[in-house]
Amino acid sequence: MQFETLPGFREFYPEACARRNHIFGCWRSVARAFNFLEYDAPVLEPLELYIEKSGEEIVGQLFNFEDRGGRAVALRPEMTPSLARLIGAKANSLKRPVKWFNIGEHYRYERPQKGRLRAFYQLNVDILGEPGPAADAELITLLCQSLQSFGLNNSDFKIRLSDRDLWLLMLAAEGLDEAGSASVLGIIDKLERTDRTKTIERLSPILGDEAEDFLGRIEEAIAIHDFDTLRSYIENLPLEGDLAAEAKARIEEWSQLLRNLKASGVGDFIQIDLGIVRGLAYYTGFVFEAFEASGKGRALAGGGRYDALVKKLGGPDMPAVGFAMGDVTLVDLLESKSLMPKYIQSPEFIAITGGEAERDVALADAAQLRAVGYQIEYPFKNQGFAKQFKLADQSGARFALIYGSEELERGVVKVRDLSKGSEVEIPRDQLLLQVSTLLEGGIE
RNA sequence: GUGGCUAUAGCUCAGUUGGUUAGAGCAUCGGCUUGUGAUGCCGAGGGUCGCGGGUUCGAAUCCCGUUAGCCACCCCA
Repeated sequence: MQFETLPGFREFYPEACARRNHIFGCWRSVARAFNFLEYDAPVLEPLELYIEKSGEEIVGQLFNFEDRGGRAVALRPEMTPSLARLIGAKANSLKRPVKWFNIGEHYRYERPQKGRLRAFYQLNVDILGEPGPAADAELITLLCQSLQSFGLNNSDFKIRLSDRDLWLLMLAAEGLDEAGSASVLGIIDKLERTDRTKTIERLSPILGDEAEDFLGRIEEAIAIHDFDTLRSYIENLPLEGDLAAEAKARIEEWSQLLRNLKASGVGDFIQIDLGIVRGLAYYTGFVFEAFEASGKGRALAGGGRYDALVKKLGGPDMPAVGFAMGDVTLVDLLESKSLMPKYIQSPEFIAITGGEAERDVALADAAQLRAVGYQIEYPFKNQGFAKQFKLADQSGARFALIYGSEELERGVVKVRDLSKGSEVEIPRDQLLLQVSTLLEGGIE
C-alpha cells in the first residue's frame, strides 16, 4: 500500500525544512525588532467562529467536519478570528497598544495552484487598541522590513496603499448610500481582472445609465499615484458639512501615514493605488497589499485596518490593524530571485577512529564537546582510514579529530582542518580549552 | 466547482509503425586486504511503466474511465 500526501499538503525533507525555518527566522526576528510578542492559538476551532466572521459561504472553503462530540469544527483558515477571541477575553487587562504576531500553519480547502496550497504558513502581525495612522505606519514598515530581510529590495516589491474610508467619501460624493458603496467596492476590487463592458454591466443595477461615466471617474481616481494629486482630488470632491470635514481630516491622516513611512525609510516602496480595496467587507480604513514589482503574480502579503471586527466577534470596541504574509508566494519569489540560501547543516567536528579502543576515547571526547555546545559526529562502525577521510570530507565538517593508536599513546589527538588540509596535534586534556581558538582561526 | 496539459527507478529523462526479460545519467548502498582524499575502478539494490478497465496473439505505446500533479478560471480571509 502506497500512501501519498493529501492534495495541497507538503512534506518537508531536511533541506526544505531548513528553507522553511529560514523564512520563519526572518519573520520572527523582524517582528521582535519592532517588539511584537509572539502568541499562538488552536489549529482546530469551532466552525461557527469562521461563519460568524465571514458568512455561511466560507464553509465551502474550509477543512471542516464533525468531531466525536458532535461539534462542528474546522481547521483554521486564518488567524484573525482566533486572535479576536484571545484579545476579547482579556481586553480589559491588556496593555495597549497590543502588538502581537504569530507564525503558523493554516488550511483552506481549495484547488491547489501556483502560489496557493491547501496547507500553508502565514505570518500574522496585528496592532490592537491604537486608532491612529501611526499603527498603520508601523505595520507597513514592518512588512517592508520583513521582505527586505530576505534580500528583496525596491526593484523587487512594492506596497500598494489604498483607503476604504476615502472610497466611502468619494462614493458618498457620488450620492451612493452605504449599501450601494459596499457593492461598488466589491466591483472595484475585481476591476483589474474584469473587462470593462462586464464591469459596466455590474455597475448598471446600482447606477443605471450613469454607470459608464461613473466608471470613468473611478478609473480617474485609481490612476492617481501621488499624494499631491490625491489631496487636490479629494479637496475638490463635492462634499458638504460633516463629510467635507471628514475628507479634510482623512487627508491629514494620509499625510501623517506617508510622513511616518518616509521617516522609517520605506517611502520608496509605497505606491498610492486606490485600485486595492481588498475583497473583505470588514476592512475599515487603510488597506495595503505587497506585490512583486512587476505587478505579476499573487499578493505577497495583504492587510489593513479592521476597527469593527473584534467587537463583531464578541469582543470590546477595539480598533485594529494587521496583515498576513504567506510562505508559498514568498518562496516562489525568493527562488525566482535566487534569494533562497542553500542551507547545508554540517558539524564542526567529525571523529576518525582507528579501532574499538580509540573509538571509546573519541566517544568520551565527543561527549565533552557536545556538553559545551559543539557539534560533533563520529562513525557508527569501524572503517578504513581512507574511507573515513572521504566521509569526513563529504560531511562538510570543519575539522576531523583523528584518534589513532599512535596518537593516543602520546596522549594527543590530531586535528585536521578539512578545508585547508593542515593538521595540528593537541594534548587531549587541552582539547576543550583550544577548540574555540581552532574554530576562530583554523589551522595554519 | 469548471477547463487545458502531464504521469516510465529517489531525481532528470530515453523507450522505434504495438513485438522477447523496460534502459541511461545522477543519487543510494557494498567492495577495492584499516593512516590522509575516492573528482578513480568494480559491483549491487531499486519499476506490477499513476491506478482500473478495454482493443489485440501481444500494450509503457492505442481507446475509455479514474486519481494525482502543473497551469488557468471561480475564490482568495
